[in-house]
Amino acid sequence: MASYDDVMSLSVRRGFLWPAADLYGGFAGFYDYGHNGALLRRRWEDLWIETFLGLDENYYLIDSTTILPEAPLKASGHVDHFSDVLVTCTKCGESYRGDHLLESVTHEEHEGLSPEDIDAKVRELRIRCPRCKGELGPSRPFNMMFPLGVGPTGKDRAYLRPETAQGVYLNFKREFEALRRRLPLGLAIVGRAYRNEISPRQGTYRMREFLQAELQIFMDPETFADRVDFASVADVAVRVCWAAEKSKPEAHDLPAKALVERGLPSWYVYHLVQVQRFYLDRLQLPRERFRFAELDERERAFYNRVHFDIQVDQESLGGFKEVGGVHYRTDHDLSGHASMSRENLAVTVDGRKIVPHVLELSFGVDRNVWALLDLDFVKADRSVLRLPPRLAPVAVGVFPLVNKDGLPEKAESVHRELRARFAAFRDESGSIGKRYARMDEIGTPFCVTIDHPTLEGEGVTLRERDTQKQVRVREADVAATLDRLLRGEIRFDTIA
RNA sequence: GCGGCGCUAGUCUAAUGGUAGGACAGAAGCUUCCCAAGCUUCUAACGCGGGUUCGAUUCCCGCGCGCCGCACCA
Repeated sequence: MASYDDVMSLSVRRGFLWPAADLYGGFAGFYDYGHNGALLRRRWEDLWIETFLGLDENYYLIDSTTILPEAPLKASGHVDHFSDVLVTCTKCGESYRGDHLLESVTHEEHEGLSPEDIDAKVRELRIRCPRCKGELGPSRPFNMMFPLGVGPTGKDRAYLRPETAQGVYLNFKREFEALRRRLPLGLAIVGRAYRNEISPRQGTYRMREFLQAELQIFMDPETFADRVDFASVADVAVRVCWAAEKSKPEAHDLPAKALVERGLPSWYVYHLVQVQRFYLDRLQLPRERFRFAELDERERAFYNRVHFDIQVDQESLGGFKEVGGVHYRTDHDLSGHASMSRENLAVTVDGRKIVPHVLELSFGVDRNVWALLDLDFVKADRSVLRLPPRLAPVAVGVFPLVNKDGLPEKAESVHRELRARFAAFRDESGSIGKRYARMDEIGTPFCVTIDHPTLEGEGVTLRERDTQKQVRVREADVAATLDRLLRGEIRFDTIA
């Protein structure tokens, strides 16, 4: 666990991440990744792809444009629902959402009104500023999406995509054909999305440009349960927190089958278990730092029938924070695009014609990277980033014990060989302890040290980050041993 | 977006209306047979712009950025 300042200081000092354009004072809501951060993020993405595309043989990675024309975003509801009309008080400057302002007076729903409608209503109902009773100014639209004018006239309205999911829905029909009309079909995108957040804050937690990793599973809700092996996970304890207790740092361990008994689809719970395994087994988070948080009807989007956030408890962000979500979106997305585009997106499976339903596994990549920097950072007598070995930017450090007697030359040749297979880093400056410390802080799991016995053919020293223990390994075996350690096939304490 | 507080080397900080000192980190050298050791030398900062002033890092204003609260987060 690490404080916010610890995470930022480490990130900046060691090349993980920092504010974009900070040469010019920074750019709120935008972050750049340095050499270690770029590697850490890529390794997280690789692990995510391997894990979630591995859930079924018919799951694939695709890619789509980050700029979308207006029509699909109208169909998805983003143009109408992702925007608000803001009304600002001319006296105290406070801003209000127009629809909320009207609702507080009329106690009716007022979604989708234009600024002109809102202004007319404000005049008609003689609404004044709720805070200072001042006069309200003219309303103006505010959309969370970044608008773009495409082409020389800019008349073709377009937006930076607010989520990667729409790119998948737009390509569903093509992929369904190319992949020979089989369900379930999983299509994933790892890519950038953009939201004009009013108040970006807390490091990479709320950004205006961010990375999403999303898997959209298109399936037949009638038969999907038969496709997943729920029996194999029925007794797995799942960490959940109900909507009513979400503000508290609580979580219950409930067997998967108990969640099904409470009314959740078995295929939905099956995927909760897979997501939890990703965090607990592969990312090695402490169990108590992880939970699924239920969203009640008021909190979740109207088309999400079931919605649990994936949350990780982080000291730097002050508690459990969302890093992803598991959403059952029904056929909302494909039906919306079908009616707007007038394309038939229904498919025939098992002799029935259906519009596929979507189970979405959605992850914020930057939030996940931040969570790792927070949870894996240990600051005691030394600073160690206890990343899972697979995620470490540098897999192995290679050092001469001292800079004389031919040891540097030997280290250079060992490094050259290891570098062909691993992310290997060579260091000759400072004392041996200082070099170990530098590696510890960026999470390098193993170090190889060349000493005098090495020159006599008596092997090298292999040192582990977390225990600081070291063993002697024959020079010819180093690469193979490292490979097995990094794959998790053997544990360090078994090779003594 | 509103309000409050803040902004000094890469990081953490000290001091000051007369242009800044330290620690750690970094570089070079010496030393060093396993965990940030030691010695020498060096690099490196007042967020940006304007105002007041003989002189501003310091006081004032604007902007940027950050943190906290509010609002926002289909």
